[in-house]
Amino acid sequence: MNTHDDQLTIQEAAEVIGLSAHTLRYYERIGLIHPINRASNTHRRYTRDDVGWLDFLNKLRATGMSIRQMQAYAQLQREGDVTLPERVEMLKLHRQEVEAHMDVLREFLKLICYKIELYEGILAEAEAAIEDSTTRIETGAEA
Amino acid sequence: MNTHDDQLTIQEAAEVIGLSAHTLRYYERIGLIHPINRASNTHRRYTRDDVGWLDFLNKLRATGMSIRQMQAYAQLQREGDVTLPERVEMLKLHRQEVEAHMDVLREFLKLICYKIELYEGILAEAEAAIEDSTTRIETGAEA
DNA sequence: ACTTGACTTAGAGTGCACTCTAAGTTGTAG
DNA sequence: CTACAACTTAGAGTGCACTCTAAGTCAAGT
Repeated sequence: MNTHDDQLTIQEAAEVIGLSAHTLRYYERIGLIHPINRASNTHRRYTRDDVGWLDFLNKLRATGMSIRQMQAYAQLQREGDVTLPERVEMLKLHRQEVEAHMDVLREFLKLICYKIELYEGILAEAEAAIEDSTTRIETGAEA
Repeated sequence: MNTHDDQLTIQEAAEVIGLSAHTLRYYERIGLIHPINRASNTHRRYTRDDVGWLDFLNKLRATGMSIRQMQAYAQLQREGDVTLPERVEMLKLHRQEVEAHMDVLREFLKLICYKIELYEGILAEAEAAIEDSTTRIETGAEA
């Protein structure tokens, strides 16, 4: 389709990254990524680096970082290497939050599993009771 | 405050469960819980069972179940024991989703950890370089 | 020449899950 | 008697993160 010199159209980038083209434009509008370079026809062309950055943003989002936080992170990134310590701090904080979230999920999941087992126990018992009565009927052992 | 015969006010229930009083009323309005019994002054009084159910709902929410799904679950619950198999099915499906979500979190967390280590490595190196040059200055070993 | 389809924009609309407001009632403490 | 705090309601408002719309441009294919 293209003379693919390693640049992707918005549709292609969207597919690779797993975000919609709409969302890609939205992320650009709100400053999560620098203005994407354009082909001669004004269409966006995403470089390997652009895709890498968007992919990382997507992972931050998927682990629950808010758009606001990501904007702050993107801003720091734009300010260059001097902000590396701050960015590391942000990532560490985020890591902590994700880990805390996972701890909660684990705990609640255990309760849900407990409920499932409880209910399955009740169902199995009921099943057994029916089996039993059916057998009695089949063998004419009623009453 | 109350002649606590084991019934909680909305405020107390909210605190115990970890949801706001607003949210408790909201959950009642949208049918996530039956209409709560009232004291003579029309104020809600939450029983131990009410609190248990709301607590369970909260855990479902916290693990990512949508309000819609919880409404479906609450409806089944109201229909009684015949719906137990369906409810178990729902819980099992939800368990699967939570586990899948946790897998994604684990994977993305690994990448974030990798970034942190990478950046910390860079920072440590830079630090070392400064140390080094400072030492050279201190010892008059410049140039 | 015309159609098709992928893109462009600014800005409006959507869905979710709350969260709050305003006006009113009730029960207790001073 | 009065003040206050805690509750009540219906319904409006909020914040988040998209998601879509409408109108337009452009390049390629028939």
